[in-house]
Amino acid sequence: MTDDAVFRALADASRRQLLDALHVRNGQTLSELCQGRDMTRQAVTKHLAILEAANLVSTHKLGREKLHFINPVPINEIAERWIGKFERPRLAALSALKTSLERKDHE
Amino acid sequence: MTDDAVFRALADASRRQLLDALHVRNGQTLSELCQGRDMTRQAVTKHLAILEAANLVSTHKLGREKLHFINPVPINEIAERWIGKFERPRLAALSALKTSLERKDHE
DNA sequence: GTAATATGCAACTAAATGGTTGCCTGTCAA
DNA sequence: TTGACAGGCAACCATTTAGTTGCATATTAC
Repeated sequence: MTDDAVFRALADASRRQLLDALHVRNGQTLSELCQGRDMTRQAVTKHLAILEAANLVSTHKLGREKLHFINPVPINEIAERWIGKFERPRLAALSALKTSLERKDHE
Repeated sequence: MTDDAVFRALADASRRQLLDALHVRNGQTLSELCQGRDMTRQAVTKHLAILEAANLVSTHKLGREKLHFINPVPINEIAERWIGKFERPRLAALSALKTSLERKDHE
């Protein structure tokens, strides 16, 4: 069950913040991801390793730097499954409406 | 941040299984929810308390029994926020298509 | 009333988790 | 080539977490 890794990875606020940071700007280095965070580089490294193990982040080494990229697929898969599971009929329509409105909003 | 409680609650496989069980049949008693589970009643009680604190489950006492009901709203809200955040453009259309197909399937 | 059933509460334990410090390696620039 | 910069590895620590056992309470059935 690889779901478990994703759920556990998302359970920590620091890790969700790291995903947020990558969402704002993808491909950041470790040092960049450390900036403004109230913990050591090693702690951030560990969080990123957990995100990577859950397939939520992938990395690419470039010289002495390590770039981090977000992978939205697992989040989406889980969301799909859980929305679908627990409230398919009532919320699906609402959801569709919302995204539709949001998309118009961004055009 | 009440998000945190939901994420943390969903991080545990046993708790997700309890939600599954309630999804299969809502309004189960504590004893019913214990059946087939490889842990003591007290452990299940604790898990249910965490789910309740995260507003994922609500309870209603009836005589000496305690009935448990699933609340899908927080799951949906989080899913909304995270899908939207990380992959709004690419996956939204796919998602809408899927739910649309599924709904037809269930009619 | 008494026994069985359904749940609650509290103390305790083992393991996982989030974090630290210290040191080592590899790469780039002057 | 020598220092500074980016990152890796490992040991250690404190807290949280998931689970247990033991006992108490409340409701129902006989």
